[in-house]
Amino acid sequence: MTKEQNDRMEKILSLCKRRGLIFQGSEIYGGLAGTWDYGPLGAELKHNVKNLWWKRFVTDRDDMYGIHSAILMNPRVWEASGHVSGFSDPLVECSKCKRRFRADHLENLDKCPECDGNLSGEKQFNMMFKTNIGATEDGESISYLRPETAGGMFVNFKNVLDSFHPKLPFGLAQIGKAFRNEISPGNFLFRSREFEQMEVEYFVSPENWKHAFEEWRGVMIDWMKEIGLKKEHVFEHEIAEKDLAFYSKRTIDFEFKYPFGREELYGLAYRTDYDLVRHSEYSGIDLTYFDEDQKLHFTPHVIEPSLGVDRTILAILSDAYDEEEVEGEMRVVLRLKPIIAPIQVAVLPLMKKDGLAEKAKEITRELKKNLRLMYDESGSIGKRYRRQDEIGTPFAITVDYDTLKDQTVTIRDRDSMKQERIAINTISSYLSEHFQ
RNA sequence: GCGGGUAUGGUUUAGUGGUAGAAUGCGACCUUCCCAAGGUUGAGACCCGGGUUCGAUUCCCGGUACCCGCACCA
Repeated sequence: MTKEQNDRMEKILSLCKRRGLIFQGSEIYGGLAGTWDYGPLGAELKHNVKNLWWKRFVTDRDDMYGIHSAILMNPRVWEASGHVSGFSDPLVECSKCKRRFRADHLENLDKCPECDGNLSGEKQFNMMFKTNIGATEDGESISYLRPETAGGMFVNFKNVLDSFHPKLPFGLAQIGKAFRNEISPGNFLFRSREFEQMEVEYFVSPENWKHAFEEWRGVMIDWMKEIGLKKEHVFEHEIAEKDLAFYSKRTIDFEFKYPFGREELYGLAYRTDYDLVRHSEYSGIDLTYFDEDQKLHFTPHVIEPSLGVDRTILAILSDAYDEEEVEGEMRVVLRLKPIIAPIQVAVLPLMKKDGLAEKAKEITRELKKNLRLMYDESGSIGKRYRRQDEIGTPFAITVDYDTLKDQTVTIRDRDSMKQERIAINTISSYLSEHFQ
């Protein structure tokens, strides 16, 4: 990472802390690596992102079913999914140069491939967090914090089939926390031990997987555009056949140019019928679908668009963060799309006297019913504009002396800093028009 | 996990074996008719635990967190 990239990351981090978006987890106790807490504005931003996703991926469609499954699941779920055996890596360490290697990637387990030093015995690293169900710590009670949300959807496939009788193709979706015991978390929100996912498992007839794959690919591209990610920072990385996970026939990684480099943001995978077949085997329950037209039972195949919430937030912040020089001063602006901005509009009295504050509060009360709004009267008007710029508020309404005379206000655009004068009773329609 | 580095108000930092300044931000008051103006004033910090010492924010050891490299990321 270059110094410049590192600086940019640190600036975003310090802005997040300064303005109450995101804090280090457990900070007053010295922190806990790989955990982050969202402050008031960050929580708002995150909610907006999740709500928008839910709308676009679930409620706007007529083939999607949203669920919310438990984080703790029967450990057999993870045996079936392959996580208990496959989610751990056997590692060996060189006693001389201290490098680590995956044991299953080496041909000779006696000598270090780098320096010819001796290698330690294999150690298993399972990335799943273990926990105990019940008060006693015997082997029977072990469970895991889910390492991904997908399992909850496969496990409920039959429930949704039986209660809603959907026709193929249809999908299940959920947003929820997942946990991975990462060896080295880092790069702010990019790799953390506790994170949130937005996932879809879309079930199709085997012959239709290509069509569904392309459709979801388009949905994901539209999504990235809608939340304001720069097109030139998004890359589609087609995973080569030899690198595909054993269950997948095709996978695209959507990569993003973060300040620290180009890394994965989202994934889109064709998982064949692997999951349903495995869960059927392990549970002994029939997880096939009956096609009325063909009078035929078969196991649907799955297209899985998988999106990380926290990586989304990181991508949004890194594309939104901007600095520009205005009259010799540095202006920091978070160019968030209005649809996800924590605060949509600020209401500011030009002065804190002559009844301007009272008038501004009156407008605040009215608008706050339908908008994410912040009222601010402290310091100079210029300072308040800059404060709103830093938290990405797209519009600022200023109540001045003309307001008292003719019931108009000025409305300032965050990005252009231009102002228009409009009537108070047209504020709502003005905003909704400009939120698109 | 390994190696190296860093840790001082909210943020960015100066500095010291006798417990600390600054800038900026924040609060209050005054002033101000639109982009971090000015004045007065106030609150606010040495990451945690041991050790050495009369005395440790400073030196030593351990821990934690973050940063940089390596490795890892089904």
